[in-house]
Amino acid sequence: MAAAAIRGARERARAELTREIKREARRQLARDGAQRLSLRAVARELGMASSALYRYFPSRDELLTALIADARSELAEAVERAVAVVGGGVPGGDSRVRWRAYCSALRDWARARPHEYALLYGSPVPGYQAPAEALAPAARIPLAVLGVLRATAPGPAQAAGGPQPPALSAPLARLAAQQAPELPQGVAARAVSAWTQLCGLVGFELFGQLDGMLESNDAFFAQAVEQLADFLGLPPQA
Amino acid sequence: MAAAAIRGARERARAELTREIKREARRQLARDGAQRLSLRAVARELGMASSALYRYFPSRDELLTALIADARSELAEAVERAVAVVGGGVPGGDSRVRWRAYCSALRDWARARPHEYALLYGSPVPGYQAPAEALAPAARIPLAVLGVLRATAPGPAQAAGGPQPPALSAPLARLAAQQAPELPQGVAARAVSAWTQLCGLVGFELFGQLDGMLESNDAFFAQAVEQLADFLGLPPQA
DNA sequence: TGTACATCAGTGAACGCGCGTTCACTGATGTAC
DNA sequence: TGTACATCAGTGAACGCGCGTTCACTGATGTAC
Repeated sequence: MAAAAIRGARERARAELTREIKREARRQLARDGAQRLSLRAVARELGMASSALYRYFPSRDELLTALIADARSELAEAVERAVAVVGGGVPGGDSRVRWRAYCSALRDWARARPHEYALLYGSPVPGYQAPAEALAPAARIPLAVLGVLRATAPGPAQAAGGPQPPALSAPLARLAAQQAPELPQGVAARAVSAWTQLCGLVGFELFGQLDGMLESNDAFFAQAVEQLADFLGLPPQA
Repeated sequence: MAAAAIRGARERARAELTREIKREARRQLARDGAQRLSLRAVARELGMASSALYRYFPSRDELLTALIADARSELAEAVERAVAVVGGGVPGGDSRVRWRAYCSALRDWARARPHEYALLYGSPVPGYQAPAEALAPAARIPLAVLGVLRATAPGPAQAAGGPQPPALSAPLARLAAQQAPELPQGVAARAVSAWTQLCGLVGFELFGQLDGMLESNDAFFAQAVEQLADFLGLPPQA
């Protein structure tokens, strides 16, 4: 019992320092970007020898991987929360409002943490190879769009005979069916498409590609959001 | 005369080596990405002392800037050519076909040179600050979309009362008016929007964000291209 | 409760790397008279 | 055409930087009897 408690103490200390390291690493990531993230700088800031970090992370890349995973689930939670709060979970409720909430949440998260957004959705960090991880955590963010569409009748855009919607991969289709079994296949595929384009807008705004082109990024974003809503077949706002 | 010819020889030699340096730098850029581009490696490959490069470029960043400018105008030429060739310059001709040509040209260029595309439209290179350059060269690429729209009657998408199109900045509006005076304001703004989303799609495909999500990136891309054509109000293919 | 041992956290020095940039220099190329 | 000088290209050594990672070590924390 006492032994267990003490062992617990050691483990708790370890867990705490692990968190501290990640916290500091994330601060530096937010400030300087992923390529500048260095174990030595983190150790310096924490007042310990750089070699000590190797007790916690086997390499710089593993630390980076942990940060990516954290950022990813943080963003996933942000968009899921935004959709849930606005829609009130009412199926068939105002799906366009939910879509706006999703888009704003993603954009706000990105603008508050440009370097972390770049890590998730920007060009890959050179020399860093993401581990062949599960699809599921990464897919959580686009899949949250399904929460937007929940119980939405296909609108005019779907009715219009466009080109074939792209087929989802089998694993992603399985995830989608699990999350929203009532939605037809094509809708989920369109969701991926809309989501991709949304990220394109956010990335361009964030990385300064639009600087000097437009009077107002807000108006630009708002218009694109409505356009994508149309594409998704969401009814005009009630 | 002789003196002028000789001085010309020296200058020609200088111009040639400048080109050689850029060529080699670009090879390394294509192979390893911008962050890995190093003056020393370029010099090594060219068989000269690294200090010699400083006769040609005052710093690594200046070299990178030159490469960016080259890549930019190369891409601009690619899309302009694609639009011109397909449309045959016939105003009111099949603008949807021209739009497809634009999209394919951009995508193909990007897939052939992912690192250079990342340099133009990916997350910014850390520590590298693009010089406050003119808007014009960067805007050439989205402005080429105006060549797609040339003399296209506003289609249903424009007619539908969407949200306000974003206002172009004054300098960009001036460029647009110069390039295609007959187009209404809102159309040019939509062109920027469609172009941004197109780049979002290309970037996501390129940087592996879609890996494992879809059965076919080609089908995905094709569908999105048609959707954006609808958004631009292009008539269905004749 | 006390002692002998094993585990673990953290240290500090060191290795080896590659980089951008500077500097004094050598020789060749061009210029002026 | 020939000579004295100026300009320029290119060299090689060096400076100083920061990095990831390894390694032998010390001392504290936990464990088994």
